[in-house]
Amino acid sequence: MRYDFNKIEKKWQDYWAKNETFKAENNSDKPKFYVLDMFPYPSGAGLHVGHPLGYIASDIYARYKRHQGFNVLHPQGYDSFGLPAEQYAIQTGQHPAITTAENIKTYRRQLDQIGFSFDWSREVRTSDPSYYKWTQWIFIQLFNSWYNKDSDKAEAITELEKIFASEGNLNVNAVCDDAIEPFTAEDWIRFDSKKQQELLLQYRLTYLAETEVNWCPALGTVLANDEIVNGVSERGGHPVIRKKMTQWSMRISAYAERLLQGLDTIDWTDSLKESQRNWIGKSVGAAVTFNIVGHNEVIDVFTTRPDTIFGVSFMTLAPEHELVAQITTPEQKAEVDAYVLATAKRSERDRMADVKTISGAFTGAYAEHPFTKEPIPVWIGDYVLAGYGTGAVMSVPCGDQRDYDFAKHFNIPIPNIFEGIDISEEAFADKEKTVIANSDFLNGMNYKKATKRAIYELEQMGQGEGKTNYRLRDAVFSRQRYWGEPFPVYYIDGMPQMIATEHLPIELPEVEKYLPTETGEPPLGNATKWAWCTETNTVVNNDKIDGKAIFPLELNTMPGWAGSSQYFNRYMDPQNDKEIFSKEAINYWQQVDLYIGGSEHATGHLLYSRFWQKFMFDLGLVPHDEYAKKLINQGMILGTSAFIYREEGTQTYLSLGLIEGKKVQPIHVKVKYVIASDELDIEGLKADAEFGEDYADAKFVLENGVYKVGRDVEKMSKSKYNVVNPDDIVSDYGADSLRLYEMFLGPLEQYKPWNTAGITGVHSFLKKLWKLYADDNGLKVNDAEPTKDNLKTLHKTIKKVQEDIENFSFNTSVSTFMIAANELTAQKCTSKAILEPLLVLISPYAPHIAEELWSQLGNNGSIATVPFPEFDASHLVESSKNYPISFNGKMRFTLELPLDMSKEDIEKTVLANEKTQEQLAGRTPKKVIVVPGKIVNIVG
RNA sequence: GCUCAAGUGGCGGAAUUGGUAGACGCGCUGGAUUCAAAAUCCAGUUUCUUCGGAAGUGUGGGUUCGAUUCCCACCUUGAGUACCA
Repeated sequence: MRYDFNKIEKKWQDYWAKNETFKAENNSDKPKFYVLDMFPYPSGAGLHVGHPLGYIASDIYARYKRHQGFNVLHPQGYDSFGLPAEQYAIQTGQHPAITTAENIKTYRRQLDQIGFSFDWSREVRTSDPSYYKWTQWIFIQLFNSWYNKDSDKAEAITELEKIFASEGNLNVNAVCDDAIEPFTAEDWIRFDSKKQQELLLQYRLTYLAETEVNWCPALGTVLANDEIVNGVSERGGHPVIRKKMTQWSMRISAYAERLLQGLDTIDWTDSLKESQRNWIGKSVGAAVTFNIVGHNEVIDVFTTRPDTIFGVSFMTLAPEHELVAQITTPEQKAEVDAYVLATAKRSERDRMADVKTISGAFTGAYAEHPFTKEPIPVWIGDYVLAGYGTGAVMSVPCGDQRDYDFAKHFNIPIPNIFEGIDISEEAFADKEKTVIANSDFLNGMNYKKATKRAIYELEQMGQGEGKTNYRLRDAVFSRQRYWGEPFPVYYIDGMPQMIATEHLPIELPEVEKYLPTETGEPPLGNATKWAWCTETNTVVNNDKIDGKAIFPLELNTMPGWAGSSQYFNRYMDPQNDKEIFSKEAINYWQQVDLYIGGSEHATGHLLYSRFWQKFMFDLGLVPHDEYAKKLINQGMILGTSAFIYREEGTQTYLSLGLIEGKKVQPIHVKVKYVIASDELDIEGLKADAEFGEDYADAKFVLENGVYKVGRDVEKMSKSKYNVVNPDDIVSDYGADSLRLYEMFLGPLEQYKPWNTAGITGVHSFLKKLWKLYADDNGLKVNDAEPTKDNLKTLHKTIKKVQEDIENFSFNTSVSTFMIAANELTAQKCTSKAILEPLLVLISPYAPHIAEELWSQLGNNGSIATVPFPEFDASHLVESSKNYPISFNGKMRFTLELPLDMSKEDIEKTVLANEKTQEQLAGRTPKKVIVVPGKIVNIVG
């Protein structure tokens, strides 16, 4: 019997599919466990060996939990809306749905051959109308809700309308647009419908607003901040400019505090929580109002240091601030205008890149200090951002380095309000050591006391209040793309109307071209059948639009994160056509117990999905306001690139050891032409279909008979020729080898390089394992009584593997299996009582070989739900211990002593030993430390 | 700049409440088997060494009988973020 992995793996993959081995039931007496992977975007390139890393880890955990008696939900699906399929459609005219379906097919084939225990009956695709129906449904729920700060949750907009009708908006404490006009109940009733709708829109959790967006002309779309890297688009690297557009926004800012607090209740990695905290950016301080001398307007600022208010020596407004034009004096107008113009010309990118140059202009206007009533000059400067806080700051040069630099540059006075601090060189920003001086009623106070008192005094005067500010901005939810969820929205007289949920889904229309229209409208503007008939409740041709019963539909589509923000709940009941998921399903599965995925989603998907979950919780749809109890970030698998070295200007390639002192160009070569020990397969390279010709005349200079390549660890990417395809690994070594090797590489969370050469280690382990069970003469397992050593090996393996899985330390269990196989081989173990439970231990890691041997041993059915072996400590009890004997903490030799020997006897025996005397060389030990069962340390 | 993570052989890495540093694997060296190669098996493989030993976990200090592990300062690398008032 040979270990024919290709045959075995196919056999069991077919078996699992046919028997629906991993189908999870929504009602079960078993305890539930939900293991989730971040679902993939099915790209055209297919999987490389880095992608399945997290899937293998979660699969091991899911399989382990089944052995532990849990009903495990382990689903998989596709985040299948996205830009690449659309880009491809623009280039080729092929419908993105076709490209996407093909790519999914490839993904599915690749995933299947790795042997994952997914319940494929629950697959979802975000681009499938039966799925995005519910994305549209949630959007409507958000539209129909507002955030009540008093109850601190989302509530129905119909309730808000009732409040407006009975008492106006004066007492409404809501998260809403800034500067909403106050109105009474009488006003509300008098307003026409359009006015009422406009007002309500300012309160809804998703709303239309004129927003400055990151417009990417090349892609014809708006990008989120996290889709822009270094000022260019993440995908494609195209330039991005600022542009004003009417866009849907999500009022995520309403949830800022709850998103922050919720982090303390979930077991996610600290670095991820830290990213989210930074992103939310809570700062506690005060809002302060400064009157402007000779004007009715006021300047509102936000400050985290109200304790330093007596140190204010100027104000700074963002150049874009709306007051700038009004308050600038005629004498200063020319200078201010020039500065505003110069700033507007500089792109966001330039402003960011150039943080050292100090620039600004004096407006000629003066604000009035709320306490001293002294005039304070008002400046503008581009270090103040229009988009953060109020776009204005009270500048305290002695306490803030940027204000300090600005003051120095423009010769503005720098009053010192800190006791015993020298500020002649730099500002003093240490809150802890602050003692306030020269500040009237704040003198002698520390930061905390002074802050409290300053806020109190400001409130008394009506010129300020304590305030908490968040950096988190509302999220723009419109995209000018084709391949995304259409909005369930039509417009009457410019006002958005929701389509009733019973008419969902509103399916994507067909278009001739996937580009924006000539008039600059999104791709859906190309559709000829994209109007809503309110009589038939269907999508009809645009030419029927009459403004009476038939209206235009929304032309934008939803962003990439829409479909991924609730998919984890949809998996619980994916085929439900009546509800997003049934009460029974959500009450049974509750929430995700373990979520594994990449840390690159820290402030995108992982924040937005928490926001939607909290909203769903407020609506009473889900039982938890956090959807994932525990989250682990898998690290990235990096490629090990290979280089050959061409002597400049020649066709001569030098082996790595010969390049010293020579002028050479390193050139990437495909890693598949590198065999073990970094040796280049020259014949293979020359025969390469793509690049072989380039090397027809090449001369390779060898060292010791071989050509050695240079190696470097880089991200896996096509352009670096270091991508390794799992298909090749599976066909050469098998899925079990791939699974084991990915885990064996190192800790799950860590970044680590892939090197195919190393896979022979785990592969020969599997062959060795096989040989424990069978040889050329067939099965050799028998009913022999296990020896003490056999039992010891088995039980220490059970203990270690169980601990490792529970700690997500999968790399160390692979080592443990190797040790077990090595020991049992040495012990010539053939006992079924040992070898049968060993298969259960290994089966989460290498399920195919485990299933095959399990059935060879005469068992019926799958090994998948066989109980995990029980650890019995009695097999590990020892009677003696090989004590390390150390001198001043350094181990010098070991000594076998009985474990029941007393401390005194150990000391005597050790001191009497001749090796001890040798070590001491005549010295008398000062002290002897004996830790029974652990160590002996002799000091002296 | 700030925040977080990580620095251990030629390489990936192990050492779970402080107690034998380098498990396991790759690679390398030697040997067996083979006409030869692959595969397989056996032995060795941190460094230095006067072969008795000695040093050693990024650097420098500290706590301790004993530190890869705890504390302080610093250096390096990676990730995220940034004129955030």
